Amino acid sequence: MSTPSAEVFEERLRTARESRRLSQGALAERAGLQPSAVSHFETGTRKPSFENLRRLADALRVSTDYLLGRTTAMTGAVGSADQLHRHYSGLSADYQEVAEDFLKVLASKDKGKTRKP
Amino acid sequence: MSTPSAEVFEERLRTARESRRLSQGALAERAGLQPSAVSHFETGTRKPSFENLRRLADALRVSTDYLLGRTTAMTGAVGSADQLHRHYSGLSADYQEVAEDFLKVLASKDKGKTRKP
DNA sequence: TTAAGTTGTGACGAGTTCGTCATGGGGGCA
DNA sequence: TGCCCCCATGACGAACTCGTCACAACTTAA
Repeated sequence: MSTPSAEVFEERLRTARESRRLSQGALAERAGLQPSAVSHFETGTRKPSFENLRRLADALRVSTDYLLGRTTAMTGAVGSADQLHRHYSGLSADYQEVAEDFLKVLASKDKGKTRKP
Repeated sequence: MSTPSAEVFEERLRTARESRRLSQGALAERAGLQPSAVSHFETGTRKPSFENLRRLADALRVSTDYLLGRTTAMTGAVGSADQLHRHYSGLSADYQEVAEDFLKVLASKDKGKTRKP
């Protein structure tokens, strides 16, 4: 569907690990896993379980949403439109969709005037 | 460390689902799962796999970090909320106000819906 | 050269989740 | 009353991950 990020995880795990200059073995030790497990994850032959996903994110200090490919930011934390988001997150699922559609329309209408991505 | 999120997930999944006024069956349909699977997750007899965790967070539009108990904030600037924010931040100031007002109205309308209309 | 470290890959038994289905109890509504 | 939805729970085989171990290929250092 909207989330094709099946292989994104493998790449993000490796990227996060390398950016922290950790070997697979070192990460495995921090996360309490087997070195081979980390290799399996990065090569895509296995996918981590509920528990180990949290351990990996913990050891690497990244968000699980980043590892899962649900966000582009390692840390998250938007900051700006917080109020908007607070209202949005309290809505029922149906109304959330309404809100999304509304903002899409608003964005497309606005595009003719100002150009600022 | 040790034992935070053994039961945290179950509660947060249920909380997130109920706050969006979705039945287990409705959530299951959105996430492409079996209704019984959702029940198993909320009662703790099963834990979701890598793939299904992402589906649940996707359908509920919460961060996986929240579901996993890694953060106290349900809002993580994630998934469709991320999209929402992207649309929002691209708007002109006038339209941003319109968007906020619309969300407020939506929120207040939604509040009266604790029961069936 | 030898030695150590890193990474990839495969295999094993054990445990878990998968989807599917059936069952039972409870609540709301015509 | 009957009907439908909600939720919990269990069973089934299939598929998967688990931890552990072994081994090959490669790089780097002594």
